[in-house]
Amino acid sequence: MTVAAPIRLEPFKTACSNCNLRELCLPVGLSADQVHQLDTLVSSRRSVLRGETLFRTGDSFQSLYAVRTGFFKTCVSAEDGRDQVTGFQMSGELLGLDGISNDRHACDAVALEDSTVCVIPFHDLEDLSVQVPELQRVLHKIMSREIVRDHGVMLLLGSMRAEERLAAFLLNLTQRLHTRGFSRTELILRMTREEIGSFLGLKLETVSRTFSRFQDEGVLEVKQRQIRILDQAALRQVVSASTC
Amino acid sequence: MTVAAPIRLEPFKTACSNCNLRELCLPVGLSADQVHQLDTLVSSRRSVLRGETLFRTGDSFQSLYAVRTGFFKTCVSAEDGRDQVTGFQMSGELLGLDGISNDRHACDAVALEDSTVCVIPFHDLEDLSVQVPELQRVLHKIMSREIVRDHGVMLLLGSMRAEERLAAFLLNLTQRLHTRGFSRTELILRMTREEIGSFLGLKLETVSRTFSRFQDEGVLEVKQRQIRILDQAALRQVVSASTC
DNA sequence: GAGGGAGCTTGACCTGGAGCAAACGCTCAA
DNA sequence: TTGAGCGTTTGCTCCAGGTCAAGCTCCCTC
Repeated sequence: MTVAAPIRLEPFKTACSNCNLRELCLPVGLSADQVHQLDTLVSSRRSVLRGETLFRTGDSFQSLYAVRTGFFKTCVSAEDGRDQVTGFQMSGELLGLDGISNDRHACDAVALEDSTVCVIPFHDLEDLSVQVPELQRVLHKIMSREIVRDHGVMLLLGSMRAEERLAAFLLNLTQRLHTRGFSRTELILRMTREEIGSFLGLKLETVSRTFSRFQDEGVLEVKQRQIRILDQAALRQVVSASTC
Repeated sequence: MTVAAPIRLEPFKTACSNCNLRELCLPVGLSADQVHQLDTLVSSRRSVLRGETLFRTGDSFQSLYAVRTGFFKTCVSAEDGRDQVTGFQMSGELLGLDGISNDRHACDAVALEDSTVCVIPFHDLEDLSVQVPELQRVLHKIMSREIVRDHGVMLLLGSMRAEERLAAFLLNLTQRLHTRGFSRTELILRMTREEIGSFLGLKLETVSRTFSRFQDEGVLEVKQRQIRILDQAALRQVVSASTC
């Protein structure tokens, strides 16, 4: 539909076999042999500069993308221009699963910092997963995990208050970053207050005020996008403290 | 985890091949031959009375279920007892995709009226889809469609006002019912105001008031759970009327 | 290192929807 | 036929979060 951003294809120095993300990414649980077969398929990388889109709603769907480095958001928009961030993706996570259903992407994927992704031609992947049933199972699990994640976001959007949403968001982010070897207590946000707000169903002012409140209460230290979690237990308690 | 409801297995009189839902359900787009292969796999039915659960969070995941007759809701719950309806399923729609990721169901599926489902043993389905790649593609599309649907719900929960949510909900329901041969303008709700509210991130009183407002405006005729849509165009306009 | 702009914070005010309570109306069982 | 109970409607009040506006901070560019 839209004109694609200029595509930079680069020789693929690092195959799945020796990628340090393989335990987080598509190859999770596959044998060395099976990952080698994946290598033949995942043969190109693409870099996406901060602010550029990897794909847009309506683009023809050809490939899944595995985030190699960097950080993305995905967002859907209604006809009337209303916009909703549906997720943030970091290294090892897959982008593009939305495109399978109609052979058109159903959301925009935008890089929030300079990023690189591995290009996974989807029809090749389907073909290979006929020969490697274990790969099929991994793909099913990844798609199912996305469905479960989405249900969690619905719970958040449908029944949590502003403080609870932000606390849940921070715990989720730090947990994922920790899995990738980063600190459990310090993080740098890659997204604006407005993007956080869109994801959480709040206005940017509410996000900002809630950060300030957490800081006043000694739960967080907030310096613009640098966040330090001072009291993780308190954050957890905020999340699980319903009205009862 | 929980004790399963008593299971009623029944001889399977109607196979996928001659099921009138086949164009809405898993067999969509498969050849007659391929559907016959499915028949061998989808060999039992289960009936679930109104109010009973088909599966619960934590139950071991073995099968997907295709709704044959009746109506279901799925809901997730947080540790603190907070509850969120994540969807309503009608004939031809699949239940249980959430269970694939961890081999445990991640939500509850509850019948809102006496219902029957076809049991689709998932590992058999994976095995068959190695031999019938077309089946694999259908499964992928169904899972992807669920992801896209969830993103739509996030948009609704994250950025719409009460009227917009209810209007979008009614349009979605009637559209799906129409596909199944029902009226585009009249429907009987199978769920309570509270369940609608949970799905839409509203309280039951707000749902009720919004119904009343639509009725006052001549958009709907509401008699308890019987709804007649008098002005579909108005409903559409409500949905796409953002603040701008 | 000066100037501009995007992003963030904070204050003051307003409102949509929540919360509470009372009453109504189906449905079902005795 | 009656009564109990669940689901629904409606009125009233209140507040969390939205809206608007002003000022601040940190880059980035020239």
